[in-house]
Amino acid sequence: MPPRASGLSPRSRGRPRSQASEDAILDATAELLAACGYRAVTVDAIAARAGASKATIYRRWPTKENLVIAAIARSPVLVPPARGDLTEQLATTIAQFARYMQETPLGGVLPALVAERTHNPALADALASLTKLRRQPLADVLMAGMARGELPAGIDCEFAQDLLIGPVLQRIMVMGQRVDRRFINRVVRTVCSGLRASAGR
Amino acid sequence: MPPRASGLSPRSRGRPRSQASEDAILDATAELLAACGYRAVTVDAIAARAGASKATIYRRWPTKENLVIAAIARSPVLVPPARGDLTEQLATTIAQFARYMQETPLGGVLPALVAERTHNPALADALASLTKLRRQPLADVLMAGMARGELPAGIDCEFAQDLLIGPVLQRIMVMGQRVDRRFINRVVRTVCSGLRASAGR
Amino acid sequence: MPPRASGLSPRSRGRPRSQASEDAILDATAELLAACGYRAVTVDAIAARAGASKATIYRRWPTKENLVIAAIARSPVLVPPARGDLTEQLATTIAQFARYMQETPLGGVLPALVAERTHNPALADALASLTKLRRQPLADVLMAGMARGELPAGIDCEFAQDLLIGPVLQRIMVMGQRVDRRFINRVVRTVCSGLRASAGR
Amino acid sequence: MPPRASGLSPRSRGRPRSQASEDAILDATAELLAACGYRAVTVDAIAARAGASKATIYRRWPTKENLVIAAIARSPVLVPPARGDLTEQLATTIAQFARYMQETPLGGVLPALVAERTHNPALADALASLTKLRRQPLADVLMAGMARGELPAGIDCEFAQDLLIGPVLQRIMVMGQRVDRRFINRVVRTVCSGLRASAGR
DNA sequence: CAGTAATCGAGACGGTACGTCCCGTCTTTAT
DNA sequence: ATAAAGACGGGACGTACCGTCTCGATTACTG
Repeated sequence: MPPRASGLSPRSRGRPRSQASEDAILDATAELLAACGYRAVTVDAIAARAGASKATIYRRWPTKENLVIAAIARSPVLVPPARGDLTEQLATTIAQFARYMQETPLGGVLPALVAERTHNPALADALASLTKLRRQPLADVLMAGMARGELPAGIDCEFAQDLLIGPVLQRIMVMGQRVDRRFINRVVRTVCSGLRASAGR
Repeated sequence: MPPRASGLSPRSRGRPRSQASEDAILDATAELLAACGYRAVTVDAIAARAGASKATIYRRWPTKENLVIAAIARSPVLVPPARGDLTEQLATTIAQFARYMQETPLGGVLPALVAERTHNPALADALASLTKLRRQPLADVLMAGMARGELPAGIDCEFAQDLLIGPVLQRIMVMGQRVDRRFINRVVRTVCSGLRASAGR
Repeated sequence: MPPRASGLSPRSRGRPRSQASEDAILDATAELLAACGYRAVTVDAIAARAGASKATIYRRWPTKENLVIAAIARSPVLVPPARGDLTEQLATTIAQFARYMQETPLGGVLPALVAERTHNPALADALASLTKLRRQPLADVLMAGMARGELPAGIDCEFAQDLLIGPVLQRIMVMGQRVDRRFINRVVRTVCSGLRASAGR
Repeated sequence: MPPRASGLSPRSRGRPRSQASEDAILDATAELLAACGYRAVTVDAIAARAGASKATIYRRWPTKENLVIAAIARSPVLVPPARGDLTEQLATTIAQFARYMQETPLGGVLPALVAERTHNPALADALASLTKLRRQPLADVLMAGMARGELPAGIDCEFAQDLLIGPVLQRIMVMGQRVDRRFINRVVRTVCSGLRASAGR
């Protein structure tokens, strides 16, 4: 994430960085990611496609990993549906997430970033904030459901998210299988049943 | 997995491949994997440690990825406990799995392999069989539980495994957090409740 | 021979190639050539000694052979003596050439390059221009001798050079024997006699 | 040169070496040499073409170089013509040699062997005896010429051979040019003139 | 309006891993 | 003991990518 002059800062001297270059680089990264996958993408190729130089890239992001994170972080966040009961809202939100994992570069990129994280703490932070952003809509739906009484009040929201997303990610990432709406519906139904039953634990 | 002469095959001519070399290579791979992580491991280093030549390695496995898969495929399978009720057996099995993911090279390697799979179908097969092997003990415990009546009879076993393993993998791999026995117990309890409640669905 | 911007060319964009690297690489090549001989020289060793990377080497010369040619092409040309009669000047020039063949890497490298030429036309050109440069001083001495009347006017200069150098090279390269000043003197005397006698042919 | 059981030796025990294999190997070597040149020829390729195994090759010749020498050593020696005066006999003999250098593998192989000799003394001996064999017919013609009085009696025969062969080899090997009968005639005439003139030296 | 400083595209640089190739040796079974 | 087949250790080759650096050319702010 490039530090940019905030409103009141003295506006650093010299030629300002080009927003156009930055956009072109991020676009090129996302496109090549979708086309070739993480490992096959080359910083040189990104530079060539963006019409930028490698110096311009590395001035903004310290490594290829960080560039990739920035590129996928630009994709739109999930929009939780306003209508329907809890089960339906959850299923719809998760389906959006699943589609996103299966039809955009993210699906191929996420494991690569996860693999790198072990040896790259800085990347871990960036990845964490990205993940948190992705999970937020699901949390919102859960909170609303609790407020409406569709779930017991004491539910651990993080735990519930793990229960809901984990199986889907397991199918898509680890097993490499496609996930359809039926599978998602079953997950949501079973997990909600379990959460309600274990409430008074 | 190098094809080896089956019992009745005519024993292909020429000097047979050395089992000792193969073992040394796989051992060296596993050790270096544990010590350095996937990305930092070098084929040259593996060859040096194994006292083998690179040609001997590449004769058996076409790429570094395949070699790594073969190395981790040798690790012992999970041993489901014979005692305890369903909940306890499941939790113990999953805890073994979690420990394995968190304290052996597998944790660092799996995402890298998953990331490669998209662009490498041959690797996908190897990974699938590996995954299946890892999941088997959990399936056994579930079947036994159903036989004892601790779970309704009609449960989809694959689905149940996804529900149980998914949240754990989500925590470890995607979130990069450690998983303790308490978390596993909660997952098992909630999922089992859900499965029982949704049985007649 | 890397193509370099000529005086009026628009100065190609990007970072220019480092002359310092180029010199270091050629120096290292010549030194290692002298120390180990052609076959034992390694591109990695050259890179290490020059403090350069292999990419920097291969950017300039497509193969090890071409690099070696460039390295030996830098050695100083023969300096024909200003004094003495034709016979003495020829003998001195040839003795310089013989010493050069016997005491520098060239002696070991030339046959290797000659051997490669058959299957490598690009190398043939480089070798031809190198050879021509080496023979020039001898041609100069012969022309001067003809001008002074020490040789008949109609002598074919290329032919005379072959007669003079051929026997020396035959001894050094093919027979692997050392050549001393006495042998050279005999060659020069005999060939000059023959050229004078066959003049009116 | 493989040690072979002499007539009266006790005929070493075990299966005798196959002469057919040896011939096939030498034929394959010569053919591949002609087709690809020395450097591009592989011992594996020779073995495959000869239907032999590498062990069979290395049991007979210690290195690739020695094998190559053995292969080219089988080619027929030059046959000096019985008729004609000295000049014509020399020219014919040299023309045979030139044709041999230009139209058989020898031309491409000789420089490679010469290049190797520096770092391989054992090869030097083999090469020397080969060279001597090639030069013998020329020596015979010279001796006969001296006996007939066409050359002065005191001529150094080795020296004369260097003068005659050197220029031809220079043209063919070093310059990479073709040599025709006219060139050879000029060399012979000029050298003979020179030898006669310098006789009383 | 001239000076200064950071930016830009281009591409060379050191380093390092990859996967291929070849040599000469060794280990099988078959003859 | 030798044969064919082919695996073995060793080591060089040439390629590719990363992240850094050096050019000349822009492009804004500053004095």
